[in-house]
Amino acid sequence: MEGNGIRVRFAPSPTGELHLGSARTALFNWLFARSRGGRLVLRVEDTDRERSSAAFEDAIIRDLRWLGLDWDEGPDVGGPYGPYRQSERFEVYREFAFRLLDEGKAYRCYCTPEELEGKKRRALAEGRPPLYDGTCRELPENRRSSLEAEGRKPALRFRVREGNIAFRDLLHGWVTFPSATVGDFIILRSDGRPGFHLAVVVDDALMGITHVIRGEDHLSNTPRHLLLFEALGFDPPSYLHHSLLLDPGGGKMSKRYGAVTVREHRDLGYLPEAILNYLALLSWSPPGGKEVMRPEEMAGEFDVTALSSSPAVFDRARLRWLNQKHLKMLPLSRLVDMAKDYAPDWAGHPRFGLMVEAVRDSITVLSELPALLQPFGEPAPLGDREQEWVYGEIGQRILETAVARFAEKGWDGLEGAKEVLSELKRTFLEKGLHAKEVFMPLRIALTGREAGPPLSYLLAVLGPEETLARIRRVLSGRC
RNA sequence: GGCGCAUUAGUCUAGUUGGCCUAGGACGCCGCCCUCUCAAGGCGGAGAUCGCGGGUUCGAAUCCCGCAUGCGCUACCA
Repeated sequence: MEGNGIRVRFAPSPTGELHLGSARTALFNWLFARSRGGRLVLRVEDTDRERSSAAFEDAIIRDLRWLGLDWDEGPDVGGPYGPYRQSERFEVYREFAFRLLDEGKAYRCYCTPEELEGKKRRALAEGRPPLYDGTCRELPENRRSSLEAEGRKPALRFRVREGNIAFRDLLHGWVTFPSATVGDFIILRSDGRPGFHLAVVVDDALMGITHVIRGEDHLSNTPRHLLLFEALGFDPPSYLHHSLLLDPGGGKMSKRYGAVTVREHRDLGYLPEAILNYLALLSWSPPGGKEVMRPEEMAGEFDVTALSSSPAVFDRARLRWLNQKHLKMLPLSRLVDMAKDYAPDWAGHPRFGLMVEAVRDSITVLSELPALLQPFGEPAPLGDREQEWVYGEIGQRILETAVARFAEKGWDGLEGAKEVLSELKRTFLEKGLHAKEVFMPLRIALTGREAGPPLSYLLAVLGPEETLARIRRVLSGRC
């Protein structure tokens, strides 16, 4: 990522763990920077002291890194435009806020939050827009000093000018907002902390951001930001507002439909590349039509202006499908390595690698591993159907023959197991039996279940001794 | 209430200069094949009056207008 002048940013608020929706915004910025040779800035928007925490900041950075995203500047890596934490930039915001005040572009507002709340409620009740009513817009000096004498601390409010605000969104085209619908907004709180809009604009300007790529929930905030750029005398960046990520219910993503954060998905055993792939595919269809892609591949073909502008509904089934695809692309050694974390009880097994290989095509999310490996453990008690397979005339014959053959031949490893099995199969196929009739009793004797990994793997993992023990236990009738 | 954005099958999406769209692909669903089981894989199927109503046009998913619905903003949250 070297400079061709393009600079984008991802600006999370550390008020919780990284949400999939935020991760999607981060991804679009990353893909844009990557595909266009620009630089990506990570900026932490922690002006809200009550809700922000350093722990969440760490968690967000950890999750972004886990996803495989990286950035050129940020609180953790530094850079020429720091600090990259808004809480460390209050002086900067204050300076600009007072400059606007001095220039008459902002004014002191003495209304208390309670008063404002009341005004808003009244306006709504009377069917008027709940905008700031301008009480303090042209406050006479004497009125001001008396409010000041009451001990009221003023906030600084931006004086929104008349006229329309129009801009060209990279996705939506021209968008126009009548400024009468905007309303004077706070740029500096009465306690000295900056308002969101001021902080964002000052930072985007000072950090040299050329393209702001963010969620559509900010589309209506953009006129405020443009007004601020104008008043401050900075050139505004280009804007692109991508669609929002919705719940299956059509609302904002919430716990109601399951996991919503990146960390939860990691715990469930989703691969970072699958998550990224899925999030990108939610609004983007690769020109080549190839859907399963690694992050670097996506960066190669990505075009942020080709994103769909309609909202995207989260579909877990499709994420699972992609996860399975990416899991299959993983080298076995890496899969086995990852599997250890999700199946710690099995990880110590000398043939753990073989076990994982046996079930690899069945895995959709890694957290299913313990269940998938279950057949390698203690056989399940036999149900009616299973008993029929095993205690039927054919079943008994097969198990007895198997015991004899297995005890005589033995095997070591997968190839050996395959050999001994195909020999057994041949014997019975020649007698007119179907393969299923010969293998099902065996499978059930070994696992107690009708479904599971291929028999060859079962034998290879269990080894001759344990295999024989299990079959004999069934033959002795005690299950 | 005001303003803004969005609207193709259950879901994601192709379609963007109107005709090759009797609307293409993917997930999911159903069926068949393969197979020692479950998966995986292969093949096939059902599923969309392109939100609704007008208009422009020889012709509209594609252009215009209205409506409806959803979402967002309208905070001393971000």
